[in-house]
Amino acid sequence: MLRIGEFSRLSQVTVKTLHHYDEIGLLKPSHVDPFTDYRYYTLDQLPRLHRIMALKALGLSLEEVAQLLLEDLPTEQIRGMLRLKQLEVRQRVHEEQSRLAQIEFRLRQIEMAGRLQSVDIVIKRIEPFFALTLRRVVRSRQEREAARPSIADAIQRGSIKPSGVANVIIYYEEEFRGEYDDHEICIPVQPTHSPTVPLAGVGTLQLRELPAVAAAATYLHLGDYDTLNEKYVFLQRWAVENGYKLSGVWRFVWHRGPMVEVDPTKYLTELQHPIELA
Amino acid sequence: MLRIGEFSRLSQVTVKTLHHYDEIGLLKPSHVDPFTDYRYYTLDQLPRLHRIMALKALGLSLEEVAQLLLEDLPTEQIRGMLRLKQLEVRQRVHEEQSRLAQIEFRLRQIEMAGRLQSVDIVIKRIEPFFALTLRRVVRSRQEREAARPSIADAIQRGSIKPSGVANVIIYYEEEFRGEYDDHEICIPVQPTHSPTVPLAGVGTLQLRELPAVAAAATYLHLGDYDTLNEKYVFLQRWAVENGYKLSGVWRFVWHRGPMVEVDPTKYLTELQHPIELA
DNA sequence: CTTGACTCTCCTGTTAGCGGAGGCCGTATA
DNA sequence: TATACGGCCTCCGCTAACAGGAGAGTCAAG
Repeated sequence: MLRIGEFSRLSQVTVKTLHHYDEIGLLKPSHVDPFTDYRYYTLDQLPRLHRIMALKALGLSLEEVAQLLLEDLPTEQIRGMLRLKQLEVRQRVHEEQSRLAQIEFRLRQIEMAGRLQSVDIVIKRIEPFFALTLRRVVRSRQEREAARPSIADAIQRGSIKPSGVANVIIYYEEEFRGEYDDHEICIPVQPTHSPTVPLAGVGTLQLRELPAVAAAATYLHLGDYDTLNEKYVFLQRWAVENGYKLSGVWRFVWHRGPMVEVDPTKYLTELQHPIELA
Repeated sequence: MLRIGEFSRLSQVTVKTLHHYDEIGLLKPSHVDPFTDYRYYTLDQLPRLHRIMALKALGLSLEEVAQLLLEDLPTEQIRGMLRLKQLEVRQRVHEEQSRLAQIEFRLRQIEMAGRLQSVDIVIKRIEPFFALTLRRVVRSRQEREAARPSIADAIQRGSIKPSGVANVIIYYEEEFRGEYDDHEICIPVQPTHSPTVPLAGVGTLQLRELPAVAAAATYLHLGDYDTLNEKYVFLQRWAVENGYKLSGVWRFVWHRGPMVEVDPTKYLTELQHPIELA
């Protein structure tokens, strides 16, 4: 019979931890003095504790360890748990590696630019949503902007009821090409909205559900769009150095755009570039 | 002015999280209604939140993020924090990879053996300790065992006061070689113990401090030593497949050995093999 | 005026223990 | 035999970053 302190020294496990394992029933002392409440362990409990440590080192939670220690657990189930854990740990390895790449990218940025150069790129999932959309190809900025008054008009007349979410433009191109672009205007609405709305002069908005994007690199842009190109170049470098591939279909979200704000320096835009592992 | 729900939708950050950031002062709403306690945010707060998300994705804690967001933080300090975090994340990558290797090793074991083949290998640090030791080379088991009665005698006479910790034998060889071995018997004692104790017929124990081992692969062995060899072979495979190198100096810890137990099937021994990254 | 969606605060729970307070236990020494 | 010094006990609070839920107040539409 060993007192908890000796057992702790033998096993290199702290007394606090042994208390904890007792409490959760993972390793109960083989005897507890009913008068003093002293815990007494035996050497025969050392193998179990050793196994607990070994399984814990695999990244299993104490609960999972307890499961695995049940006598009658079929092999199949053990294998299943380990497989699951394998996936989990693989995932974590990947996450941490990605973090590392991002940190190192930031560090290189600092070395080069001398400060925390502020394009904050966030990777996130984009949920699907319903919108009235119109896709077309235009040849000039003027042509592109032509839709705006018609939309404002339709909203005012009540034939479009925007759902409070920011408007989006999706660009279907592989790179910035200046004046020629194939894009889709999207005005988020309720799925119950009327399925089509004609716009004076530019075409007809159609109700459709925009697909989710599993992972997109997103960043915010303040002000007008003259400096956007350099941010895009930055994003490209970021993608390469962090092991991602950019897709050519990207989204332009007007949090505060020309429809509601006159001062272009106050535009607030979010750029969303779908990414995949390279 | 946006209510928390809209701000949450825009930013893809849950209301709970925004509450939390308010509470810890990381991102306070630009206005709080004094009567209703409703939080109101503005679009101008979106870039800050975006930066918080970006930094969080690097693995920084919210406290560290808050530090980095202070306006007047010098570049040098930013770089320092990122470097520190880089080391931390590198460490975690390595840990998770090592876990993965161990899980995969276990899975292969199961495939081969059909059950959770039970050699539980635990990597741990071994602390230094003081002991009376005697190193020698013997040519037979008999010769090795000859020391035991002398030691038992010396303990009985009181010239050795063991410190309650298990006795250790250190083997200085590169592999098991059967009968010829160079080993050191170690009886842990207080550092204040008398510095030498002569043993009838076999030599003189000397007080010395046994060095720590930064990392050792350890496992327990129950019973006599006939089946030890196969465990050692197992360990070797384990080491190779998990990316470690075994050193030739290993320790044999008698938790319950021939000095205190007559029944050999009840011997409980811990094997400690120092390891390094291969 | 009612309904339903939204928001508030407060409380608890999550993991695997650590640290400490206050008090009992055991034994070696003066 | 008294006492001192560890060792051990239980109970409580703390960690990080929120999630979930209760119960109550708020807002806008019908």
